[in-house]
Amino acid sequence: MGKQMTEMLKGTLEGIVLALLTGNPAYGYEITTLLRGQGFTEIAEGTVYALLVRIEQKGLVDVEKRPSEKGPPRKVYSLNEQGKKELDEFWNTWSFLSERLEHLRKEGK
Amino acid sequence: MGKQMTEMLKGTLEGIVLALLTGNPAYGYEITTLLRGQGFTEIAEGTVYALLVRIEQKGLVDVEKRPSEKGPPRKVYSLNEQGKKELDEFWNTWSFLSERLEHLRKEGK
DNA sequence: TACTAGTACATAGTAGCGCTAAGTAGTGGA
DNA sequence: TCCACTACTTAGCGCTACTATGTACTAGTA
Repeated sequence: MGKQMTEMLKGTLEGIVLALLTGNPAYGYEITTLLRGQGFTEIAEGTVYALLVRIEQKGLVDVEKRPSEKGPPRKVYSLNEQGKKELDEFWNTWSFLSERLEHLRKEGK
Repeated sequence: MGKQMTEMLKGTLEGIVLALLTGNPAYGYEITTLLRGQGFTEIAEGTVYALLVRIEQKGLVDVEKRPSEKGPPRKVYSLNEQGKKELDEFWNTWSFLSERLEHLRKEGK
């Protein structure tokens, strides 16, 4: 992964995952696949699992264990109320930053 | 500073400063003031100086010392060729991330 | 003179996050 | 038996923003 991208993902990857989970419960391996499909081709698997541990500990998601046809049981994550609030705040923070940057880009300065 | 914003600034703050410097040499204290004027009201002074040290060591800026009417001499930073290249890459990385996120936001997922 | 506020830069230590690397565990096919 | 794929876990590292504190110079003021 490019170094710039790695740094830029800090803080945004969590929001991206929360957004992916909106109305769409998913498990770790699946989320990694989704991300790669969205163009984040070099996302490290370990990164996703560590992030999931974090958002679970922060109480942003509910977790349910389900058997898999092939492989170990899946841990299915779904966004709860607190997670939705966090996602709202994320979009606010993102919007602010995004607007500032678009402004800077247009200024050419 | 909100924790979300702190994390999200990682990787973007450097780009913001490089963008501010485009065609517009400036010194640390001035950059801090500029950032605060742009809405980044809680940017820590130390953060900016540390960042400037970093981009100087990476060779992205040229530095010139100029006396100040009030206070210690200023270190004026101006973007050089390598800095412009880095800024271009920054905008590419930013564009990719920004598009992915806007897409996610519209999907409502 | 002594004190304060503003200007201007520097830096040691801390927290948080994504990455690397390595591991465990289960299924099915060559 | 070996490999590939699925699925999750975790210790250690590098990078960046923050906290806190310090230095240094000027000007105003009590």
